Amino acid sequence: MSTAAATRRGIPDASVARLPGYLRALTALADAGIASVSSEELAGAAGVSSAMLRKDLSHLGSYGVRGVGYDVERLASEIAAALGLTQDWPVAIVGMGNLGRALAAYRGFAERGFRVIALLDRDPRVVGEEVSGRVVRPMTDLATLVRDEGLSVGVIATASDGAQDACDALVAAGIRSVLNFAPVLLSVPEDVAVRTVDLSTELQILAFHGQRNAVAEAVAP
Amino acid sequence: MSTAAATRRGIPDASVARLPGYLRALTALADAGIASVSSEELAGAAGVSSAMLRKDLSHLGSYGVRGVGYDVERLASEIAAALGLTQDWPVAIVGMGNLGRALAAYRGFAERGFRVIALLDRDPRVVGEEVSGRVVRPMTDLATLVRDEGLSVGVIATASDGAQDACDALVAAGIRSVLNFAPVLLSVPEDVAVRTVDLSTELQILAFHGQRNAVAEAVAP
DNA sequence: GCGTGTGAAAATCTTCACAGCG
DNA sequence: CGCTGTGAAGATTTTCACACGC
Repeated sequence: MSTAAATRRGIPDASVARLPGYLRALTALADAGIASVSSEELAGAAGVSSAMLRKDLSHLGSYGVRGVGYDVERLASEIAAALGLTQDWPVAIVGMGNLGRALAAYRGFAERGFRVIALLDRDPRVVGEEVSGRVVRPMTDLATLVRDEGLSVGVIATASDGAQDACDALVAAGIRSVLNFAPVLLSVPEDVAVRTVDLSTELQILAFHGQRNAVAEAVAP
Repeated sequence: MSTAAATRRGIPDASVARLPGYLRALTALADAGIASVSSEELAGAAGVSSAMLRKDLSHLGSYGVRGVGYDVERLASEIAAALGLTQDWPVAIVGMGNLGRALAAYRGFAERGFRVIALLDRDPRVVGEEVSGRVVRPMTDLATLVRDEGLSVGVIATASDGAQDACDALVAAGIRSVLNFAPVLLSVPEDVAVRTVDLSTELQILAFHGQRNAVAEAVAP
């Protein structure tokens, strides 16, 4: 089975979700001038078990050397290829409230190869304003951005009540990948991928664990 | 087995991670004046299957009525109790860069019952500055905040290279729950819960799915 | 010899399908 | 009768443990 075939069919979702972590660890190793790494070391750097790391990598192909380990650069580029990072994924951020502005100023996107090519807002009073060196554009520009600039990822940073509208506009313009920061369930056609990041959800999960700790401590202090 | 006992032992992690979604849907229903809901309806509103919803709820106890459904208010408060939201979880945000300021201005925390009681930064030039109506405090205030104000959750919004230091300071002050926005693996004692939200990771996962779609389309257009 | 790659086993999570209760 | 709660089946994910190849 060719690498491309392996990539095409099922890499398990759980595995895909960990690949960015491996890539991050490999990049750090490369920056530190380390050329080769064992599964044990890389797993430690990524916070997983070595068995899981090897199983995950086995879905991509066989890029290690038995008795030695992995070539850092090589493995990094194989993972990047599996994730589809060899191509460009231009990003637009919709909603120029506090969060949208913070995201617009965030340098991490560019560092990991995601170009933010547009900032948008539905409010005519915000459109035309300059944010982080870019002019905010109206939602009606979406179709053009997709057609002429290859826009392919939308980030929703609107308030909750505008999120579904923003999403519908992105989908209508042809975007298939949405990163949503609004605490709502977005409804989309099934060929559109949505990932929602909700701060309150994260805090509530932490509250659960905090509570659990407190109880465990009371039982066995 | 009592409810408290059920809560104490294992609610599966996957189940815990969905409870906030149910709570959000229930709150929306309550706001819309709806008093009773079936598993089918609630599951739809939360984006899961009805079987999964019922299984998840069965871990909390038996709060539905056969042939009828669930009382919206009642179920919401049982879920809140299971998550530990009956108690207060005061939050501090560490790092007053772009993201920290956006989080400081975010209203969603308060809406879901998390009080932000302090903003901190390690940079003396930022300490003392006013952000969203609060004076930024130095890291050395952490111990006092934990002791006197019950601070229990730390949000790390620093740059990557300051994140582990910030985390160590939080842990040293006695905090057991950390929400991390820096793209690094934090190392903590095992009784500390960390959840990391990394925007680039999310985008990379979306890139994978986008690529997959593109391939699928090429194969079967 | 050493560390990868991988079948097989174990654990976890999701779906099915229906008994049971209001 | 209708919908919940739940054992059992099925799917997925993780861990184990060792054969294999440099």
